[in-house]
Amino acid sequence: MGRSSNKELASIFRELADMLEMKGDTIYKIIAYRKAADNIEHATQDVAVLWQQGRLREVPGIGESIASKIQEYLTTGRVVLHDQLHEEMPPGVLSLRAIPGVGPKTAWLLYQRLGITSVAEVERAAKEGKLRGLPGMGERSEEKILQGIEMLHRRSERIPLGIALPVAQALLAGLRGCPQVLRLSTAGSLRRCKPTVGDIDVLAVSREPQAVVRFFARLPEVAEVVSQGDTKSTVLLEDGLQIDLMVLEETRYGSLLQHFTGSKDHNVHLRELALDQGLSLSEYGFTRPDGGMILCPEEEDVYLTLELDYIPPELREDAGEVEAARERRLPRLVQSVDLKGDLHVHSTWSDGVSNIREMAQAAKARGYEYIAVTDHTKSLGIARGLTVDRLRERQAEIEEVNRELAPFRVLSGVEVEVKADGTLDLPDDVLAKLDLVVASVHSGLRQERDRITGRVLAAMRNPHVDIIGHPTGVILGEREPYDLDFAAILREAVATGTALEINSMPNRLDLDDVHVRQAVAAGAMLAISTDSHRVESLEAIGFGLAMARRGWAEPASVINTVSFPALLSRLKGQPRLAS
DNA sequence: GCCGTTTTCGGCCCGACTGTTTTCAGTCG
Repeated sequence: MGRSSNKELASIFRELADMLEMKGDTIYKIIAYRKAADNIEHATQDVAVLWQQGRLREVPGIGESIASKIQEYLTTGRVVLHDQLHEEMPPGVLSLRAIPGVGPKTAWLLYQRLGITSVAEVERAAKEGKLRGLPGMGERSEEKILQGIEMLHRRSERIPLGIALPVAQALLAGLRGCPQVLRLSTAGSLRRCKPTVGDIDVLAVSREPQAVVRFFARLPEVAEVVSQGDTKSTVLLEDGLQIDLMVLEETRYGSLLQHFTGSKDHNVHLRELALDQGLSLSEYGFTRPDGGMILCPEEEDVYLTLELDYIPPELREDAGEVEAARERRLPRLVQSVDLKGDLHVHSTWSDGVSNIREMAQAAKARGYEYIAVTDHTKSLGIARGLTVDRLRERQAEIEEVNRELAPFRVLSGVEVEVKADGTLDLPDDVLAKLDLVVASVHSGLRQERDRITGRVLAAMRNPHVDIIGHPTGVILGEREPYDLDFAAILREAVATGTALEINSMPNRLDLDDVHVRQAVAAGAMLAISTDSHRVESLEAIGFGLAMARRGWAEPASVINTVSFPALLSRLKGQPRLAS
């Protein structure tokens, strides 16, 4: 059975929480439903299985009432309370909360007083001046709601990390021009290296926070100031991207950075731990019961005070990292210095812009020991894929570069097409002569689940295929992943010793953090590669590295963390030294 | 609604900003 019931149950409890909140029920009941939803979604096991085993209550946040609702759902397919609330509340009412500045109270007010059930109706009513008469609302509120609707329409979708990072760096560069700024950092999901970010968080340290906030609002990139206080400001750039700035004094830098990096759930967990110790944690530091403060100049101080190992930002999702930090069993995450080479780059022999020598020199300059040139194969005609003959010609150039740059090594490889019929684009005897084979799907992307999964499984069973390239096929914001049975892919990867690629291109990030964590848990091997078509793209390895770290990967799970001889022994179909 | 080597009842994460208020509620991160 799949994990679908976990997802469905999580969404039912979330909706339940939203509807109860709208009706003004106890906030703690609402929080309880949301917490349960989170834990159900992140549970490593199917709740249906847990229920059969009578172990539902072992899931944190699931008590008597929620357990019985889960049972209700699993036996009848419905949750009566959820259905009842749905009848009282047209679905459109919940959608009003999408407007920035409109929460449950306002949404419910709009529905109760004016019968409004859609964003369009809110806009009409606001323009007709019908909102200002409502309790607690004046002209300003009406204007604010109209602005919120405008933001909603303009709000760009989440943007890839690789796009947001340069924007953030430009903003930091601008802020460095403010004389009152002492320290600067990015924070939020950008610092946690989520594959996509919704906004950009920036924090600064200064003895005069107000001066920094004012300077920030006047940066040339800023198109609109949404809010501006003594220590915080929110602005929009031309393209609608939202930037949040927060400023505090030096002695609180650690707690500020920790607070603003999040995630929200991670922070809530830390504050609960603090309370257990009789402390209250905020961005200002720890407050003792007597009102005295424990300041945290550095982020490490926050974790130290809570008797936790330092938790790297990439792990802060309240997905088990706090428990692991307390029990001193955090993973030793793979780092940049661990990577000894890039196992997926193209050259001018197919659709690359840089030639083999340039790629190799750039890789060597980065401190790598090797690089695998993996040009496309013939059936990907659009990328000038290699025929067997041209592959042979390319070999001469690779050997020349190897003589030149020794002991640096260029591995002779291909990114072989997994064709729509499931066969590979080059015969086995040709693949056998190559140092490294990446197999990728570029066609038949819309095939049904069993068929496309079968193609990848077949590729992994080929004794010469070392790595599956960009395994899910996702292109962020453009293309959905293939309909893959990823659990089956993981089993086969472990069984055949085939590595799964973490493709570092910012628009791919495939595997992503979630898949990496599953792969690590399953014991599959990973390869962090860039898929570079030009030397500049070798830098993108940092994004793939970030996905690996977010997925709790240690160096031992990543094949390109070892030196060349050890790498050979990790690849398939290589002659092994006699023991 | 959940939870407990300080509790089976009484807690439950913290603070800034805004607008409509004359002390606070709603929203957000």
